[in-house]
Amino acid sequence: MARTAGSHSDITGPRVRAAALRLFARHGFAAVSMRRIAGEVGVQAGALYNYTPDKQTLLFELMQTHMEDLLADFARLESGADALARLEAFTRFHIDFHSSRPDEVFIAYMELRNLTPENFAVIESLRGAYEDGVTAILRQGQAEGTFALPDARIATRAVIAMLNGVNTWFRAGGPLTLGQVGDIYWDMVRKAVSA
Amino acid sequence: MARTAGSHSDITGPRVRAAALRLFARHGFAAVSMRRIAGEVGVQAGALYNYTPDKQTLLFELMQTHMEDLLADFARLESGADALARLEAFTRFHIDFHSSRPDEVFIAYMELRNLTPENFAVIESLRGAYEDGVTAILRQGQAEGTFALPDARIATRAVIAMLNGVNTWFRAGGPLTLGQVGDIYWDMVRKAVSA
DNA sequence: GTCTATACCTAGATAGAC
DNA sequence: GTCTATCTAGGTATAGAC
Repeated sequence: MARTAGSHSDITGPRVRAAALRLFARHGFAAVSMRRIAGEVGVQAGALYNYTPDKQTLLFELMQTHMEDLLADFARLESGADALARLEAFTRFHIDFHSSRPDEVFIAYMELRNLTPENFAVIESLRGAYEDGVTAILRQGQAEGTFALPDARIATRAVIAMLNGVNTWFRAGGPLTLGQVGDIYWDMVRKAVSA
Repeated sequence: MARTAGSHSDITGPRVRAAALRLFARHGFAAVSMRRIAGEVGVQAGALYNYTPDKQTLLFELMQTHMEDLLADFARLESGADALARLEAFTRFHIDFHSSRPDEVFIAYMELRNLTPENFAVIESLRGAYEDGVTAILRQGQAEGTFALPDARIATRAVIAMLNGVNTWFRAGGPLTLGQVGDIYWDMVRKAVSA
């Protein structure tokens, strides 16, 4: 427990981010103090400033990392298939990815208004890129004649909003596996966009 | 402008709630101070305590009023029709109601974690009652054979989550009327639950 | 790298004058 | 009913010792 014995930069840094993530998700950015984050990590508040220039940057980097991870994994999905297969892959991917990172997802959606305008613009652009990827699948399906949608952009948002809802109720270890949840939502998504 | 001239309880009270509503929605409950609300109203901070015992109660009553209004209007929807007609009426009602009260909706979904446990339980129970009403429609459709749903409760949440998404992008005066938005979402909802 | 100490500010809420 | 003044607590961030 010799916390003052030496250097821990490679250990403390991740622990600071993990504690901030957890606390921001539970109580909200504005309601969590630097002192409380420090207490969670086991250091004094001043020590946090070895790892972040300020609280705002701590929030921003958590959100930025999350969105970049999301985009990177999304980009790995098969892009050569037909739109129906791609949409199913997306549906299951989105559910899996988001349910594996509930705290990150919660923050990314709830704390946008606590970002500075510059930081907000960065996150919004990442979110827009993700939406663009989904819209591309829907437009492909329109071109192939399998999807019937009055507005692909609105359908994109509707599908994403529906899938995001999973995180408000799903808990691992509950009556349903994630695969079963994927089946249920894919059934609804498929029918919702079908011609 | 004689703010100190006399009594304004019937004017100031609603103005306090309106200012709190607006500021909580824009910046979040924890980020808004009583001084700022008072500044918006044009009084000093101490004067707010003529209208609310504390900041928590101010938040809670905004959310409670919103949820009770929602339930009251929902209860007025036609209940004698078939499930398809009832679900369409619900879809259009939900979109109309929520888009007419963006600040209330935002607060009701974002500030749950800032409620005391007792207040949270009240709001959650109101939200549960609303979900129950939608689930009843879906179960009726299952019984009538028009809807095919693996799980009516999950479908309820999926439909509500999808419809709630409207508030993140719809703006009155934009390219679409609310009626057109209702058409687009009803198309997706209807297909998503259909047999 | 972390500590203690602290500068400086703002928070929610209350008291008593008017 | 509102004001001014104030209490007590806690906020972010920094300085300098170790």
